[in-house]
Amino acid sequence: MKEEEIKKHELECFRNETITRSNSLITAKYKSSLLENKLMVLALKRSKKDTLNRPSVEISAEEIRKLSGNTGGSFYGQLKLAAKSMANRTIFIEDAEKKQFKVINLIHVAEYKNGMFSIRFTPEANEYLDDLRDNFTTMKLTTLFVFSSNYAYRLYEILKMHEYKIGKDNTPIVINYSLAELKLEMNCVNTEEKAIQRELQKDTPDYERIVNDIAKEKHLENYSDFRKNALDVAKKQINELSDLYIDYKPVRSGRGGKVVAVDIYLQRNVNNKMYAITEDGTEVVTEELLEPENMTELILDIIDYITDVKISSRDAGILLKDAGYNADAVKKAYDLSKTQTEIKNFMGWMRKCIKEDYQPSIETMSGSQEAARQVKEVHEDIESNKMSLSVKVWEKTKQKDNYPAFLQYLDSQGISEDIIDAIYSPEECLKLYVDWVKMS
DNA sequence: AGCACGCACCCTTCAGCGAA
DNA sequence: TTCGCTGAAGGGTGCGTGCT
Repeated sequence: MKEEEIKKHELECFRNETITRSNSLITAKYKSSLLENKLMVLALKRSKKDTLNRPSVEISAEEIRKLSGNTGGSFYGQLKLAAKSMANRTIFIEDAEKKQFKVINLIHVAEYKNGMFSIRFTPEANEYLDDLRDNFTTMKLTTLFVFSSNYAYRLYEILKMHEYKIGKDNTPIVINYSLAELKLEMNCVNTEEKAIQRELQKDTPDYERIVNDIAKEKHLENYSDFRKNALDVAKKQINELSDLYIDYKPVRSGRGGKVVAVDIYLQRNVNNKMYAITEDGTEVVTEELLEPENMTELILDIIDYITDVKISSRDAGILLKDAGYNADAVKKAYDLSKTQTEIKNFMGWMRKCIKEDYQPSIETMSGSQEAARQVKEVHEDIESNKMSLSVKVWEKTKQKDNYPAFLQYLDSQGISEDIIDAIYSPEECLKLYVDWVKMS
């Protein structure tokens, strides 16, 4: 019994440690744009050692555009700002007991050239990348990508750190934030102002003073504006789109019934539950349809597959959800859409198609029957290997008879085999392969 | 062009709180 | 309990941006 408790305690310490570490990266940055945050997550997740053993990553502009939900507009300008800001990212690692700390620059070079956005991390950051990557992965990439409000994104990140405290029965836990602290955490003030930094470094920082007196740049000063534009928007988006469910209550005191704190009630989101009517007419909860672990891959898969129409990650997520996270069902609907002469509202048509369960056989796709069969084969392999998915499937694909021909094709495009393995992720390799099969 | 959304700011009304 | 102060509520506007 006692041993168990110690173990549990250790586990919690460990959690806190890693969370704090990733948190130091997440919160370090004031006013990071959504695009920047998303880019950072994607870059971390994808980063690999390059030929000189430096961690680096390349992301195509088109992919960033898709993943950020940005399908047009002044993309270049946004990317430029994000890159500048990313280059200033630091991780702050502190051992409070030993009174020692270090500040590490994360990114050495961020470059945009010929439609490719490349990031090279500093060698010093190297030893922390795995930690950061793990933490970001557990934060469910896809959830981060769905928020359209920066305040929602921030609040989600903050609350996600408390998720582990929620018990098995999912009774809401209460997290109390003073209004000032919450505003600080949600970046309503610029924590990079020097005076604020000084106050924050004290043992017991006075959040009230920071938010009310010290800060020069303030946003949403009135509580009602803060509530309307930050809290309510965040609550709506988190509850509708994420794996968390929140509610909040303002805590009032003082003359005028001033809101001095906010109690946040945090639960896991069980909205994914499916309700069904049994024969005798009673309503029962059927098996919970949870977002699969490989949702990111599924979304990328769908985005890559749907080439004729520009589709955001958010829309891809919606289609997948409609299809019970069956990527093939979405693809089949898309293949069918290609046979239609005119579709006015692509998303509307796709959702209707999926919901009405109209799934034509995959052989109706454009191209030869043989190509269709091969594509189908790859997708079936993906389905049956969901756990470690792409790596296994890609290895298997390499054994196929037509793989040498595929290599030859790549060579004609100026891409050699080792470049593929070094630069492309297995999903991307598969995508290349599938595209090639469809094309040939 | 028209609409929706995110965010910020302003104004009037009225509710909550402490003091008398 | 009442009074007066303070600030929340909630409606409105405007700007920028993305989507249809």
